[in-house]
Amino acid sequence: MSTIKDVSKRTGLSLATISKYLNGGNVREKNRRVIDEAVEALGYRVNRNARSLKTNRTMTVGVVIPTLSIPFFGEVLSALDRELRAAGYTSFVCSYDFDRDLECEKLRVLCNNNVDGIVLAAQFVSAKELEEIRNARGSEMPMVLIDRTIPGFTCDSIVVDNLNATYGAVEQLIGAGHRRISIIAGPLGISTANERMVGYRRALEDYGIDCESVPSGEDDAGSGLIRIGQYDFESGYRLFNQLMDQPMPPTALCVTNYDMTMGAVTAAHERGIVLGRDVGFVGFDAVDLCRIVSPPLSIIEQPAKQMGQKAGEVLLKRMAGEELPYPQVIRLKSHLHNRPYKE
Amino acid sequence: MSTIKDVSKRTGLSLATISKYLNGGNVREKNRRVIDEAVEALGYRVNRNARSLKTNRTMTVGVVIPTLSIPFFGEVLSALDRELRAAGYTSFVCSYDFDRDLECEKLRVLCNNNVDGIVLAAQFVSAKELEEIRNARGSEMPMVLIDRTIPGFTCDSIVVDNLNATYGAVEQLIGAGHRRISIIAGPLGISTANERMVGYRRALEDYGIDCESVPSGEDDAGSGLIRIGQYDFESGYRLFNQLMDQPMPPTALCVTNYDMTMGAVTAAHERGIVLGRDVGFVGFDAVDLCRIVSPPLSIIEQPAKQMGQKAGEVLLKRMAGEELPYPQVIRLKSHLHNRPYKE
DNA sequence: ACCAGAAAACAAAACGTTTCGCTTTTCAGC
DNA sequence: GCTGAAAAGCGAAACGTTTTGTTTTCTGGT
Repeated sequence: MSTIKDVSKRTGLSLATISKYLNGGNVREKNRRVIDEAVEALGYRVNRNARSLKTNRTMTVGVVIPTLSIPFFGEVLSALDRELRAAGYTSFVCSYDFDRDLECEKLRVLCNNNVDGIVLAAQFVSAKELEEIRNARGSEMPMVLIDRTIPGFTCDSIVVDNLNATYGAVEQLIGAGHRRISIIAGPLGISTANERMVGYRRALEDYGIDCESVPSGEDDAGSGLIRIGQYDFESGYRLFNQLMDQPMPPTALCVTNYDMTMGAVTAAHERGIVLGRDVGFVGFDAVDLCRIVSPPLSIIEQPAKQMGQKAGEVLLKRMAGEELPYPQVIRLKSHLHNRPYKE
Repeated sequence: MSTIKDVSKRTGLSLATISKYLNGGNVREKNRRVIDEAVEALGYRVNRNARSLKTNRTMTVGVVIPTLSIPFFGEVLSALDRELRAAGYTSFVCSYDFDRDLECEKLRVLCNNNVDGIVLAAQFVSAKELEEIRNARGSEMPMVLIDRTIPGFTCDSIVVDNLNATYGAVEQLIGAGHRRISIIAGPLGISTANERMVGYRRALEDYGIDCESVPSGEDDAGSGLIRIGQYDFESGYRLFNQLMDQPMPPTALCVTNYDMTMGAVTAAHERGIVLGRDVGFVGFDAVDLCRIVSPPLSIIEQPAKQMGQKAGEVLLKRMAGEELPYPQVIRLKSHLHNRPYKE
């Protein structure tokens, strides 16, 4: 592999001059040509490790997410990468596969690899661990949390207004005349799941509808209208059936993430229940499916692109050392696609 | 940020000794304690840039895929990362979002960042470009292609036996008595899509069933039994309807990727067609859905985990400089979950 | 033709490691 | 308490850049 020294030798110019030119500095026209020629001939490519060692910057952002199998994150990261790229940064993605230890490990590896910033969709990591990781490098590593916040950890974050999302969904179901409204929620330890649950309960309260208490465990046990699943297909499928098998099944239902929505829709099809007609329904995230299904279903769409873009914006400013109020917590509005049933 | 020099000063030991110990060498017991203490107290963390600069290794593998929104790749990469991690490597993922230029750019950035190896699910990049990128670093960068091969580019690759996958599917449909069998294929420029199409045609040929010619364009135009979609939900949905709207619709259908399978299933539901009963059906990849749907559908499952694992194995061997026959082309068998319709 | 000032080129040091070739220390066995 | 081999420790050079402060070259106005 040829280095800047080789270019120097071949051109007879000094290291400093080559380096300056390569970084956008000015050189005499004839030298410019000579350097270009040498770079081309030698196939010279900058060694980013060496550069980073000197400059303490990698122009690289690390992204850590719980899994690569959720399309929602794919959309977020696509927008994030676009935003960062426009400023000359590249993003690298790591998944921790819902593994508590791996989550920390990936974060540490990224820090050691000297990324200039981190975007994190956290799940298990504690405020304390995160604090330590963020400061491991001496100065504070720029970091933006997406989708989920961590209690006790002060950090820029981009989240969805989950509370109002489910609030609006339930409100709409109430408006359509429903009173026995169910929710299939996610694990309450995840901030998004919790907020969605709160939105559901608050809507019922505000409209004076009796709302039973939340089951204590993270389990889906318990009867009544509230079910807590694991945010996966299976949960949606099983809990939908469970709800409908009750003596007094709900007349409407709100399902709070993509996979569980898919599960519930599948179960409904299977039982011959026409969602939207037989049972009021609002799903989450499965926008394509719900639009195209017949009849089309109401659905809450999360602003994935916007989330990625905002995360990029905030992180770029932090990395540039811009003075911003700290922390930035940006709450994005989700969009309820309301599709009332028509004959 | 404290460096190895700080540790050296604090302990009174030389740089060389500290370095040796930190890399697994032996030191006297009392020095061991002293170093450990200093590392802890100073919060020392190795600077991987500096290390990589010296050693020419980053213990890092770059993964480049067309999008982060396909769960299939998520599964592949999860297994890949596990395999690599066991050998001390970490993987970083980049998506090029189906963008031709970005595909090259991401590859180049990775090479410049001195990853030790690359795993690539290629789409647009040409053999020539890839050849240049692979050799940019002087020696040949270890590289493994997954899911898709590139004509004219010699490289280790892990692919699925797509031909036999659709061959088997069609064979099964024939066995069930079908003669008018359709396929919804993907863009024939993608090697997987092409192979799946060939399997379909060969099965028909082998069983002496008349098979019309493939439409010339990459378009879904054309009548008859063969349709070419874009590998997305919309294509599956639209082409299914198109097929069924014909005067002589097929009696059976093979759909050749996840998104299009979802689209076709949705369209069928919508038309009141019960797949498996009214129309013979084999889908692709949507294992969960097809298992749980009623009646359950036959589906081809790609060995995602195995693909990731094999890719890891091969790449590790190459990076370790092991002498293997070149190139390694590993064809994994897909699995046909056959679920004949029962009353 | 000269000079000042600007622009370009330069030499050398530094970034934080690893490693090579030596020197010193340790310790087992007599 | 020696001896010699093995183990541990050491100093310095090197990896490929950027950067700082200095020197050289160019430019144009008189």
